[in-house]
Amino acid sequence: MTENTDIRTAFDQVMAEDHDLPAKQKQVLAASLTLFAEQGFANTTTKQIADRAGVAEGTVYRRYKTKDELLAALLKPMVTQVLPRLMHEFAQQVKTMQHLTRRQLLTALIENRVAFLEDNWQVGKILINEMMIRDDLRQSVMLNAGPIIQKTLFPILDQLREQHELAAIPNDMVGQFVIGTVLTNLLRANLQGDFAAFSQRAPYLIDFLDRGLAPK
Amino acid sequence: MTENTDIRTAFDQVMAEDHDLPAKQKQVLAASLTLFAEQGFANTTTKQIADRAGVAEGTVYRRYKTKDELLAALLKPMVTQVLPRLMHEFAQQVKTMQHLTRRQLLTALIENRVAFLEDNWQVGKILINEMMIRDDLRQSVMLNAGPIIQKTLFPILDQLREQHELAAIPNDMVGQFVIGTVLTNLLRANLQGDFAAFSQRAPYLIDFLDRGLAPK
DNA sequence: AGCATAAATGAGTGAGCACTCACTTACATA
DNA sequence: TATGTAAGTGAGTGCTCACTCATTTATGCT
Repeated sequence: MTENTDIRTAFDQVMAEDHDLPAKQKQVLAASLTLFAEQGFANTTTKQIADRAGVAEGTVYRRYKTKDELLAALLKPMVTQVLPRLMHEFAQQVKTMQHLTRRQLLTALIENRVAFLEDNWQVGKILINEMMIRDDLRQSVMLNAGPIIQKTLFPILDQLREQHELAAIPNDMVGQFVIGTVLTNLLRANLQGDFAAFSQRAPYLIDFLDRGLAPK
Repeated sequence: MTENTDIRTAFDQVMAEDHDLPAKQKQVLAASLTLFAEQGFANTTTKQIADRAGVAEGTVYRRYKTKDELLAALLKPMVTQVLPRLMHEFAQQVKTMQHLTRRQLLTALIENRVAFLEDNWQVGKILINEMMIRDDLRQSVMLNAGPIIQKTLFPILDQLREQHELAAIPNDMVGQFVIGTVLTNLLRANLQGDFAAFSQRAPYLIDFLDRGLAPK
């Protein structure tokens, strides 16, 4: 089954779903994504986007009327479609397993989703940066991502805890620890410019989380 | 002894050490710090800084010839003076303890340094944001912070491991886990705009790290 | 007080930015 | 092939921004 490929390219698929979007518009989106991630949104000019996309500056404004709309077009599908879909598929996958162990869950989470995270790290980087600054974006992400995590991940955690596989830590803290550990690893790989290191360290992450979340 | 106060205001002290710096220049620095943290460096205008500092725009340029120099003036002491000093004092404090336990170390680290982190979170925020974008800053931080952590924290970790208090995890990974867990907590508190939550969650952090780093 | 030096001012300036629009090109349908 | 529609173009526009500088104000010294 090619489910992993499905997830890996979830973002591309969502983007591709817009069949009416001409090729040059997709190039604009792709160029924006790269440049925003490289230099930050505020430091990127529309001229740079046009040049990188191999397109005239007017083309940048054809579909998206402002630079902010361009940013929204990149971030919104990530938050409202890709992430929910990713979490849902993960939950489905996990539910098929009987007597799930902590380690199994963590391995599935980290090793299966790592590819996705690496692929979409550019969007993630932009998202983190802009969330620090824009109140509206921060709230929209919190209102979207929060409930999704609660509905997909928390029941799994409850189940694990019933099976005495998980410590008596509040669900939100478990989420914070897992996400934080993975995110920090990604961040370090990014700062070092060494993405191979990210995968290499995965076993350590699993081990650390496995012990940290074990019941007494 | 008021050592904690010492640390808490380390940054202010470093700033205050510049006796030749006129009052209005300090106001400029303070205003820049707040605005850069709130809105990001690129989104802050020199006019905004001048207004917030209660100063004419020309005054902003009196000591620091460019906006970039202003940023450097804020970040450099943090990286080259405050952080090293903080780590050194921490190492000294820890070395006085006999047969240090993992939990003692983590508690000292998290509870004693939390106040400092909260106070200097503004600088931290700016630092994280700008490191994502500026190659030069990223390298300078890595070249400064890396060796400091290695020289102060790693010997302590080695000692702990000899006493069978620490798992056989590479020192850099231990550092990543600890820093990452604390940083993520800080980040979450910031995104939620609730800094009280940061301290409240400290016991969970200590518990989680304590178990995650325990030897088998 | 008188002088010298540093600090502070704010109107002004040029560069670069996001965005526009009159126009050209490509494409679909009959 | 003719025609309507959408896509694409790039020189142009007005505005905001970082930065300057001639001038004024504060400070310290004798």
